[in-house]
Amino acid sequence: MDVSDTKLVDVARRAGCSPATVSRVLNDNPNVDIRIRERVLQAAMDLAYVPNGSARSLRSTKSRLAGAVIPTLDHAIYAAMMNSLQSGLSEKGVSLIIGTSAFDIDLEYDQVRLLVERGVDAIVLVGAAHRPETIALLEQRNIAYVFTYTAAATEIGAAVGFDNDKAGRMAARYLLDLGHNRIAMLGGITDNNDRAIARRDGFVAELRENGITPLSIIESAYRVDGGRLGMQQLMGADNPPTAVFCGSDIVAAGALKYCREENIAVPGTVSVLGFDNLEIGELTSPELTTVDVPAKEMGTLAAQYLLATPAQRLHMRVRELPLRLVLRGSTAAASR
Amino acid sequence: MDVSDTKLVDVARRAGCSPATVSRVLNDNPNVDIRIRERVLQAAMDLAYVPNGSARSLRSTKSRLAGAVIPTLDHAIYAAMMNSLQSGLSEKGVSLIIGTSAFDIDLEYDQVRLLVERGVDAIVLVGAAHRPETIALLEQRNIAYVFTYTAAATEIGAAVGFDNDKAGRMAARYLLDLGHNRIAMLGGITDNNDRAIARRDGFVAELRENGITPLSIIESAYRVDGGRLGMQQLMGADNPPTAVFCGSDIVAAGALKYCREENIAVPGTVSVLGFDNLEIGELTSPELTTVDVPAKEMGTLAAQYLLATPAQRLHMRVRELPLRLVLRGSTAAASR
DNA sequence: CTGTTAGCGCATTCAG
DNA sequence: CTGAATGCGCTAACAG
Repeated sequence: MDVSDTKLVDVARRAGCSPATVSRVLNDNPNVDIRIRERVLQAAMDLAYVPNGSARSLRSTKSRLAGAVIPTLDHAIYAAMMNSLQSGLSEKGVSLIIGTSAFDIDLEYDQVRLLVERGVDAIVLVGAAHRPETIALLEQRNIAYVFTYTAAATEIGAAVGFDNDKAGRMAARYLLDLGHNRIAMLGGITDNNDRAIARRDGFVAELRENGITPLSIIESAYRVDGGRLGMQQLMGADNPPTAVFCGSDIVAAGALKYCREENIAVPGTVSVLGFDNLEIGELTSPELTTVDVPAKEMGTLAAQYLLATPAQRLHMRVRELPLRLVLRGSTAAASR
Repeated sequence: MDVSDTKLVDVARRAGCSPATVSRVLNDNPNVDIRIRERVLQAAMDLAYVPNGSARSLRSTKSRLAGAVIPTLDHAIYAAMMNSLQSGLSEKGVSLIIGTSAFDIDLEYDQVRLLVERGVDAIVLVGAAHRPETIALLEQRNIAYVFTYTAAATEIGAAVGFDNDKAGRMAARYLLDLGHNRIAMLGGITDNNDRAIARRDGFVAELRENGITPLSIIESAYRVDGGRLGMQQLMGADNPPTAVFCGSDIVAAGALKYCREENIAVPGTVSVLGFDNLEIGELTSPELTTVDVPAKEMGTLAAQYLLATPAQRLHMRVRELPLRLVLRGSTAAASR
């Protein structure tokens, strides 16, 4: 390595004490004479000492490293969650390793394994559907883990999020209350996505329980064009809907775009309801009525959970966050 | 730790060979008999062996860990870059630790130090302006680093990005070519942001060299409301501009929103030019003319650089990516 | 091609 | 309150 590589012994030498004492100071052990402590800190400063994290975590059993595996960073909702998770962890000196799975639980397993290899103390996962091997690995190794974006946890793990079934029902209820009965859904890809599945199922169940059969359930990628094309399909049908629940604001924005292009009045002819409450919801015209997803809060709470002691964690196992409808201009009562 | 904690020796025992041989197999050393190799792999499989990364990086000199410090993950442009960076690294088994600096080079230094402590082999930074201590730390420790979002590198470091001065000039040139002469800028916060500064300066310089003095240069946060308020200020002035260059598509979207609210015709009364080429540019009406920032590509190329050998890196020091104007409906020739 | 030996840098016993 | 000794799990020499 480098010549200018200072190590703990060097600090000890300069401070005139033993390595053990330096270690104590660096780990905030209170049983050190205040005067020696000062000397050590000064010496570390002078030498620009940077501890070796690998050696630390090899010797102790904690790495001060946490991991997160999310579908992608290229979606505002996950990026926002990671942003607050990272901030929360960083305040306590914990670093975050982020891996992406592209909505594939096999890739997720690989990423989790990699994180375990890196020695992370704790892991954040998205959703409640994972390979059994993934969970087994974590439990075997005693690595704390939290699911986010869901309120369903395992026996041992924790969850910070919301009930996706309820979310779907909430959307349905809102559209029903507006008097709609020709309702469709333009959801996300449900393959390997337990959250999207639960929302769709909750949405459909609520409709059915109220005597309404959804006209059509289309799946589309979480992109503007997915929404555009999906809406085209929906509105081109013999019996077009008067209300559409979209699986994401991105998709809803695409749907709105299609309507604008085709001069279909929103919400006059068709109401469009989004999901996520992204910033773009305020940019469309009309502005988007949507369901707020507490992405930032999930990240913050996940950080709190991971930073908590095992004892404290017992009281933080499942944290169900409230869902909130954000009323804006893209939805209205059914005509007549 | 855990009872089910398999280590390298255990694999060796089961495979009937020495630890050294197992190590060789695990590190793809070709000098191992193929039959033994198979046995080792099988044994590792059977025992569900997961190597201890800390021990590995303590003993060797590589951690297979890379770091990135960006201003925030809560902005699509950085999230997109991190997404492709992470994918690129992950393909080669390198994990990415992400830290955020909130556009503060002191916090950036802290994050970099933390990354150094974690033993990262390489680091990605944003922009070319950093604390000297930051660069010194990296060079002293022989940690490879790349600047992104800029084409300016240090003597030792590398850069993947574009010339921000040119970007500003390109925007100015475009508006000048459209015949505008009452031009304003609604830029991002330049404090501690060398990219924003360079773009502004390039923009202003190009105007000046063509005999035009910008009417006004306003700074606003990278949020929709910043753009809205900034545009209000601009259009409420005695001598409002006929063309506005916004520092980000988010800001431009806010500007457009203000114009819609106030029934100011875009591009009829005022042309609005964005920067970033975010997906939202296609959602506004009119759609946004903007400058494309190759975020994804910067991440991919940064990954390639970090994964390269020191020898290869010498040929990859500065990579200036071309800038591209995306012509859409929010700009038009000056009337008359 | 394979095994033996040694020690990476640190935190933790255990004495004092 | 402090120091000396020990090894965390692994890989890099070096021999064979």
